[in-house]
Amino acid sequence: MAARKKQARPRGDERRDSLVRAAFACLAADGFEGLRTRSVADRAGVNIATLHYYFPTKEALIGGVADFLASQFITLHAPPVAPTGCAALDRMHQEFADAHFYSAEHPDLAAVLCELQLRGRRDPAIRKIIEPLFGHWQYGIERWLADGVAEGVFRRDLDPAGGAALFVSAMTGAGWLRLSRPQLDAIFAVVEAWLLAPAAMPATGRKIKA
Amino acid sequence: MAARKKQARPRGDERRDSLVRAAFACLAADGFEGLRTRSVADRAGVNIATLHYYFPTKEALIGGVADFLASQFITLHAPPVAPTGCAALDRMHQEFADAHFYSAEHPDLAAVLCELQLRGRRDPAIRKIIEPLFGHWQYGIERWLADGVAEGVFRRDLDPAGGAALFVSAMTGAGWLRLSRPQLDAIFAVVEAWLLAPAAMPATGRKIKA
DNA sequence: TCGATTATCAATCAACTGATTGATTTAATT
DNA sequence: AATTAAATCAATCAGTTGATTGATAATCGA
Repeated sequence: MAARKKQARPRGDERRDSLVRAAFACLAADGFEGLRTRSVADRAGVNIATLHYYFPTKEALIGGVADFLASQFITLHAPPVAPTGCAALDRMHQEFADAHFYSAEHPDLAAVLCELQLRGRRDPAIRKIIEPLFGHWQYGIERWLADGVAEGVFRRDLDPAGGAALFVSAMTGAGWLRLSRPQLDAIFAVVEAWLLAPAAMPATGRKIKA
Repeated sequence: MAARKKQARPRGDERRDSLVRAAFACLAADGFEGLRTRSVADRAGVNIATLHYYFPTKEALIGGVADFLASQFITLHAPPVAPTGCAALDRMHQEFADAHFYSAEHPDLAAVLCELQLRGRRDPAIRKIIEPLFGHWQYGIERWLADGVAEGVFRRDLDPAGGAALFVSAMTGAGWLRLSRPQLDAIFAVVEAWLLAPAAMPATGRKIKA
């Protein structure tokens, strides 16, 4: 209730946003194959002409959805896991928690990501938005793995780059295959056993500082 | 040249098949979003009405493509790898070779699989064809991993079910992300290091019988 | 209060799309 | 050669789809 005055008609930015969210919902529900500008306008409670007032073409609207998706993936994460004192382990558990979080709380996000990823194969504008998302994610994983190796928590012979490629591929595939929670957990258990240094099985909160 | 006589007009089955292949090609090129019965008919060099003579609906045609895809995945594999005497290792290398094979020689197959997988989320008929493909694949991986553990080639603490889920997810994600060959190789190196028993690094052809 | 800008909608367009119809051609059978 | 069945096509239909137009209503600055 701070600055914005209540208005009968939404301001331009709000309407624009509501159209993007409506398109997002339509995309999650029916995919690109079933995405119709009319459905989006209806869902937003607006005439088609109004949609085209904010987005000159369907393509522009889709671009807006891609931007929205990217912002959501940056914003939305599982609640931070309780720190154990070991950064690499914390990061690992945070990654697991995030995966569960998206799968359980925001399945739409994963669905739309799949749609946009597929679309990105033929649409450079979409690719330009979606690809960096993965690049950034994978690079973060790579640094995390390298840190874990440096800290002595992860196995010495682990290749951070290859490990990151494997991890990102596996998480992408899991989202794609829409694995159940038990299946996800089984994967995480294997990943954990794979990452951890065989000698130093960390039982409880072993403090390790870099 | 054994039985079939040359004919000016293709027999029913042949035309049907050529329509499915045309639809497959269209799907690989433009995805479901751009799949048009007219394009398929054109590509097959046939009138739309003829298409509908063989496939009453677009949906039926898509079903035909799904069946075709499944048959292709059963039929097409990389040339068998040279046996090392260890079945589990051979199987592993065959899996790696297959992944490279599909990526390099049959990218269309992977593309159409992605399209159909996505479609399967909303189309039960497609799901019924595509899902067993993954189920069968994953179960085969699971048995392979279990065998490798039993043979003492793979690490004792490996969970075959979780490992199979991870492997299938990773391969699916890799196909989805269309990783380059070096990236695939990096993943395979990590998987190999992850699978192999730490103690018994199998140098050459150690014969192990179950 | 008034003019200008912004926002919205009903109506409509032209092109597209899956599917059908009825006639015609080709192949197999008698 | 005559008959029948299978296969193909030109033309067309009814409904959809992205986008536009011109009129109208709401909002804001002066």
